[in-house]
Amino acid sequence: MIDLKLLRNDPDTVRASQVSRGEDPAVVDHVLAADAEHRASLASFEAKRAEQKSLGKSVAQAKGEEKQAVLAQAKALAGEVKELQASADAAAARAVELARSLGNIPEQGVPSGGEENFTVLRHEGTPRDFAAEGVDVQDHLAIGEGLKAIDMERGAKVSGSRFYFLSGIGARLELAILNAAMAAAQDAGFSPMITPTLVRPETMAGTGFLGNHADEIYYLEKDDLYLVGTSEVALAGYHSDEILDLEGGPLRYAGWSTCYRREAGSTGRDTRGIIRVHQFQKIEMFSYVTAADAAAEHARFLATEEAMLQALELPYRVIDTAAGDLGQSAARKFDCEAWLPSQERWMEVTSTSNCTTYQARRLGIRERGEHGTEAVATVNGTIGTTRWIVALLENHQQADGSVYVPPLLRPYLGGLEVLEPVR
RNA sequence: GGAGAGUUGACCGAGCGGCCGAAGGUGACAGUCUUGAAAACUGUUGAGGCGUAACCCGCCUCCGCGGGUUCGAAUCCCGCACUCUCCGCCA
Repeated sequence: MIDLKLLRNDPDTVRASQVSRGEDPAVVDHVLAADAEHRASLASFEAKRAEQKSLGKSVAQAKGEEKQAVLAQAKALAGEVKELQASADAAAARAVELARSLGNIPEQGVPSGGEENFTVLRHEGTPRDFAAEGVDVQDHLAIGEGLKAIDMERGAKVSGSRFYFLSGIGARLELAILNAAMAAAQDAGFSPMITPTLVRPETMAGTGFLGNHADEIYYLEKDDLYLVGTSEVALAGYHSDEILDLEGGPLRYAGWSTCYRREAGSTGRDTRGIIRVHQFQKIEMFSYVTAADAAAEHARFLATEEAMLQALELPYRVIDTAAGDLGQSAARKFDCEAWLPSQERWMEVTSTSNCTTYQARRLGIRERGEHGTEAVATVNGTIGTTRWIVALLENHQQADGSVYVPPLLRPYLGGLEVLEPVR
């Protein structure tokens, strides 16, 4: 949630934010009106309530007839107070609901517009010239099937479309990626966490995923639990309603979890292979950081992700996501996109968001500051996921269907330097 | 699945329907003492909100969460969540 004080003092900034996100700036005025209404009704409730309390105290002292009179008066007051409270509560609920619909305010420099309006910050590495090498490019599924690493057919048989089995070297490769990512995160100061993948409604709502993303989320009605689409959910909930001590620097966690996504709006998109699936694994970095240091922490996340992609010898570009594609909580988002030779396009492999205080305010995560408690900032980012198998197989494929293993992963694959096809 | 006990501030822990935002203790912080430290002593020390843009100050809310009873609820009643113990079941 956005800071209501900021909204009152500087509504123009919030209006501009709405415009850059491609959303309605008039919502700002609706929020302001609802907020004013709330405060007015709150004031009249509080005044009446104070009156009731002081009268209530005199009941105990009063005697005889006088007591009867006071009691009657108090009874009448109680009814009024109850009504005023109800309308104040209702006004508060309206104001909060409206305020919550406002997305975070994009950082300076974020391009405005929608999904296609991103800025490319830089390219790292060079895509191979497969033609020159005499390699007939195969897509990750063809390579994966050659290695007997990926089995989509049986995945569909057992669980339906967008499910798969990773078998043999495929399973080992995923574990290698995740373990290497976990180790890299740990080296960067992140504390390893294996998180719950089912969370309660409060947790899911608190992280802001029940807004725009609601359709993306699996829900278990019988148990009133949600399946997480990323361990960010659990890691953000981890310190909810707490006052943190960030004197010693940010609290950094690396969460390992399976992630579940319904992919409701993406029928027909990335249908082949494991690029877009209902279930995958991911190592997610997550930091709780003093608001003033959030941008620096965000840069650190990006650097850590890039170091990982470089160690895996993957050519990639970094994009600065446009305001309309940030999602509710982020103020800035950098994606790293690896080259996908079979489709000659870029494919998202990491995404790091600076949510500033937006997520933490909603979750009640604070620290002690100069003027009492202040909301902390949260930053999240990918450091390894199942999808990386796609990038690795395609970029490191050889003419004979084997796949080169970058040195970083070898210790996690028993020293293997090349993945050989299975005949 | 059955039976029972519990949830109070950073932590432990007391709490009669009104004088309870809450005793006492621990911790933390500040001061006195000390060459310095420890000990001792003294004081301070919850969160959210409104009035105000900020201070002072005033007021309101918060004793797991949500309802109810009552003039008045941490205290009584109901529902829910969570924790613990015992029994059963499964491994």
